[in-house]
Amino acid sequence: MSRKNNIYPNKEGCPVEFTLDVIGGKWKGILFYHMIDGKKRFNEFRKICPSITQRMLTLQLRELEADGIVHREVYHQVPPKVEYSLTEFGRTLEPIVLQMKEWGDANREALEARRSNSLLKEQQK
Amino acid sequence: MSRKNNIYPNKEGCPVEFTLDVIGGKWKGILFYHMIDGKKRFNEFRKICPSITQRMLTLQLRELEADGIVHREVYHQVPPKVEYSLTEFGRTLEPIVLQMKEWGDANREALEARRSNSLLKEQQK
DNA sequence: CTGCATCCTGTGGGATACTG
DNA sequence: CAGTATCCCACAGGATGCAG
Repeated sequence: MSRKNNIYPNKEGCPVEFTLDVIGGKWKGILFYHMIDGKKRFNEFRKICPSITQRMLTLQLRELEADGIVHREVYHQVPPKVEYSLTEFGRTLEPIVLQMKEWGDANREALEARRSNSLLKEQQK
Repeated sequence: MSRKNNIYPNKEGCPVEFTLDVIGGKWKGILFYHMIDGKKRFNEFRKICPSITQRMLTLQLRELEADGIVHREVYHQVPPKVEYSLTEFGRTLEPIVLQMKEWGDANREALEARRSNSLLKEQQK
């Protein structure tokens, strides 16, 4: 997902992979989703997903920012305050993310059952 | 992306992340996309994306199969022949993948320009 | 509060060789 | 043709500490 050392990724030029490179990062989906209904602050994200580390939160937000998906508004005050919001460009991804949410809602339960099932089979060997 | 050692991933239960876990693997998008217009054989995939290794191709296809997204049809003959196709369940992801393709087509050029631009700035420091 | 720097570990994933 | 099996290491990503 990092691309610094990967100036010409996706040699085959697959547009699907390209989109996934933008939004498919480990936490980008959930971060994006929670910005749909408005700007969020750094620690709000931490509350939403407690298992993300500070480091990863920063990194993922910075990648989204570098791709022009999110806007980072810094308030120079004490204590500092930073707000993240979707850019107009980022909004063009909104329908895709919303569809992913719907699909996830509709299918997670069934799929998790299937997964733990195949796990059982593996362990029975 | 691997889930074997991760029975309860996505503790926060974010459906977006869940969908990404299913289709967001490094090669799953492109593999899925090329199955939309019909079944594909192992080596067809290798021609489509020459930079994927056999190992990764196998692993990614197996995960898609384990999630019930693709069907794996084995013909017991010499030489062997295996065909991969989308299941009915897998087809429910089709609109999402197609949208990702469209978005990628529409925005890749601009985004790659932006990326190499920020790379230049970094190097000038 | 919102980060960045550093260190360290686990593992994703490449290269290569072998097989039904 | 369509895979396994091994080896191996770069890098993703966690933990911790410091800073504006």
